[in-house]
Formats: sequence, structure tokens, C-alpha cells
Amino acid sequence: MAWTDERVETLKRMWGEGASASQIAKELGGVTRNAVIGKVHRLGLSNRQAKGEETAAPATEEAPKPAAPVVEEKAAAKPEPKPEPAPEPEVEEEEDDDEPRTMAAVPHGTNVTPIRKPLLAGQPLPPQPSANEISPEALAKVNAVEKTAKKLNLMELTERTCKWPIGDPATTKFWFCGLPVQAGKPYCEAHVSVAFQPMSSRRDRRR
DNA sequence: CCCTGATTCGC
DNA sequence: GCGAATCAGG
Repeated sequence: MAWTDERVETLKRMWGEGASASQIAKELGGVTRNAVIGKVHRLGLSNRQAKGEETAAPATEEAPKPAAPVVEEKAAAKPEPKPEPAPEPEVEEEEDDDEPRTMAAVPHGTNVTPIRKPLLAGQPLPPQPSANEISPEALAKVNAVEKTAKKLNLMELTERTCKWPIGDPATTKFWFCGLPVQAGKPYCEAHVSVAFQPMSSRRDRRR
């Protein structure tokens, strides 16, 4: 893949928006995060530093030795450009977020009741026995797990973090489980067990 | 372990 | 210029 103007533009935009290199790479496709980082540096926008001037004067250059013999320098140089006041006048606050993009569909709903039924895309999602019953063990497991949840926010979710919502989205008391997902699934083991009904949760079903 | 960006260096 | 490999954190 080549860095077409369009791709570079996307890169710049996303980087400016604070997206990580891996996110950008995923979005662009055909490149790795390393490629993105490399490009970012080449473009000179490694940091989102304002074009402001640094008080530090770049006077740290290696001694230009004319006839340097066969000396293997193992990069022991330690530049320390840290004497910057870093004013940081205004607090940047961006809540902009209306890009559907590749967000995984996350189930949601007020949660006061221990029983929820997240929707799963592309899942058969068979007829739900009105009063579906989840094994008490599974529920207990979920409750236990929710105490040890990593409490990730939306931005912290990745493909391998449990996306089960916990709490009320309308309050600050809301987060996502965040525990390691079960291979392939969008949830951790505990949540998978309540999200995916074996469709025969009814053991004493007599007809 | 998962992730992040930074740097190096052969291509 | 490019990006994999590597480094250095969190």
C-alpha cells in the first residue's frame, strides 16, 4: 500500500484526533501500526505539539569527527531536552464522537436487574422463552466477575476485552467489564455464559 | 499480558 | 521514503 494523499490525510486527521497508531493502521488497512508511526515521524507530526517554539536550542550535535576509525558507537548519547516550561494554557476538551465507524455493537440497557440480553449481530438469536432462566451459578459468576471487572470506558475497549456493559450509561457509574474475552466472543467467560443461552436453559422442561 | 509511541536501519 | 524489528515505557 502506498501513502496516497488520501491515506496521508486520514492519517493526519486521525492522529490529530488522538487516535493511536494501531487504530489508524486498522482504519487504513494494509499497513501496520509501525508503518503508521514511521509515517507520522516522517511527516514530522510525531507529537501533537503546537508549532510553538521550544526554548531549547538544538545545540546537541555529535562531534563531527573527520577521520573516525572503526569505532563502534553503541548509541550512548542521552540528549535531555526537558527544560521546557510547557505552558499548556488551555485545557483541551473534546467530546466529539459521532463516528460510527468500526465500533462493535455493544449491548446496553439500564442495569438494575441482573438479567440482560445483549443483542448479537449475525446471531440466530432464537425465540426467547419469555421468562428465560439463566443458571443461578452463571448469574452468581457474573455478579462476582462484575466486582472484579476492569471497568473500562468505551475508548479502552479492544477486540479482546469483554464488552459487557455494567451500570447505568446515564450515570458516571458505568463501564464495561473489560476482562479478557473468550476466544472469538465479545465477552469474557462469565458474560458469555449469560449472553449465549444454550437455548435449553430449561432443564425441567416437560411437555 | 495487553497496549502505547520512538528509533534504527536494511531495503 | 518505507516499515519490520526493536526498544522503552504504561
